Amino acid sequence: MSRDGGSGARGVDPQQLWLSPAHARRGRRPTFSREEITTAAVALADAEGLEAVTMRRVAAQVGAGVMTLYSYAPDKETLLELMVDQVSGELPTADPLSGDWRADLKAIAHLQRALMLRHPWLPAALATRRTPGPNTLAFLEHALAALRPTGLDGAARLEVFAQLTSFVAGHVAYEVSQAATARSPERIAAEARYLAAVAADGHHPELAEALAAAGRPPTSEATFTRFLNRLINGLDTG
Amino acid sequence: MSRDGGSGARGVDPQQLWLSPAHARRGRRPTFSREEITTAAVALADAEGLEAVTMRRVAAQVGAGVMTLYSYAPDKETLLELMVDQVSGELPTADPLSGDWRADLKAIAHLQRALMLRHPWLPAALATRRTPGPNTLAFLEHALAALRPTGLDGAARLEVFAQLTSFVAGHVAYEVSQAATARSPERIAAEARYLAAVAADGHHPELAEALAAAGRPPTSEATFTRFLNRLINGLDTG
DNA sequence: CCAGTTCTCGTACGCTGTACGAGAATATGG
DNA sequence: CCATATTCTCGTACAGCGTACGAGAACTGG
Repeated sequence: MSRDGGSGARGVDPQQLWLSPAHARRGRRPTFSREEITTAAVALADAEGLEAVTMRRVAAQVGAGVMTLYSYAPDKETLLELMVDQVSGELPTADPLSGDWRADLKAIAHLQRALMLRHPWLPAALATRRTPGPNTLAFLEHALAALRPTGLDGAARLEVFAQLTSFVAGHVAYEVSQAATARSPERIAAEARYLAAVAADGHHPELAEALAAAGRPPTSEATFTRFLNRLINGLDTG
Repeated sequence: MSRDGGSGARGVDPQQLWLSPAHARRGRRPTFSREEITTAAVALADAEGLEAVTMRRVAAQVGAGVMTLYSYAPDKETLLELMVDQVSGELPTADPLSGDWRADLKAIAHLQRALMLRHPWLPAALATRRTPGPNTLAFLEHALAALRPTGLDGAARLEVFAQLTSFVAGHVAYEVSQAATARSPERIAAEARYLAAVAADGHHPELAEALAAAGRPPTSEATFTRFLNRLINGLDTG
């Protein structure tokens, strides 16, 4: 039996991911590291999107054989978990709290948005539920502390934070997809033609008006702030 | 040259998807229909999740050869578009509007949530940007009309609706993943053990409190309503 | 030096989406 | 009624995916 509670010495138990970072003292020394592999995967996702993150390409990036990756993460799903937690480490967790929980919460949301814009694959990666890693938990801790003055109990604060994160992810995903669509002019032209045709059929007056009004200013920081303020101002401690 | 503006007679131009539903007058009569195929794909996704929707399984479901599907949708991405629009057809678009736009908007959000709970793959399918089909547009038209009393211009109303949809999708995705996790008790136990260990290290007092408070009441309709009310009450016409 | 342990990674398998092209079915012009 | 053009059907094939398996390389403690 090996040190980690799993059934064999091969690789890492996914259930114990965050509790077994060190390497064994006996046997061959590891050539790579979990962080090195994760960094390569993140670089790939940043540059070419999540779908470019394949085991083969990540392995090539770090100069390892494909199957070697499985010594550091038990499967690709787990590699994604590692990626999410690694970039979450970019979030500051020691920002002083002002005591004005609305202001603090807005600052937190802006940090999240900035992170997601830096790593546009993040909203998609967050969409499927994952066990939070240490960096994610550190930021969660910070957010829960910021929410303390609301007087909400722990579970409710957790809920509010989850909702806020989901809101930010949704917004950024929209922003990013808008920007991505804008990059292929033929597609967007075809879609505009189609929507114009629908609007012209007379059965969609509201849509027609919405399209006419659109000078298409891309969803920006200002829009985000506006929505965020609405959401947070709507929260109350009741 | 064929009737649709594409380069060959094979299949359907993805750019013209929603504008070319009828079948050709000449040549062999189609054995299947776009709707039949879409229905099979939706049934598969409802029963076994989005990842069960493979071209081979959909084809088997309708009794067609795999490649036959490509006569009805140019690629799998488009099939997903068709699925999204088909289930969007379940949304009522003729509900009378009360004139109280907040109440109407809440009703709309509840309809969306109910749809997404019926088709739990929908939030994930909506995550990547798609051209809205006729059913989606009909519901959009309804929502824009509901927002008219706000006095916001067309573009702003579009924005609000997109935000609301994203919010609902995020919430339902969370609800569904909670329920799914609860179905594999070993996983959830391991995660609880891990989180308890983190909470016990003394560096995460807020997390510890949040976990202690959690009698784990699953995210329910009541929670959704609470968040929705906060969001919508926070909106104003300024 | 040997035995035990751990890490590395070539090969292989089953799965995916889909390009290609042969053949079946139908509509039209003679 | 036949010839031809057109359209639809789908078997075969291919590249790429995640990853199970097991042989061999590298290291430690005795």
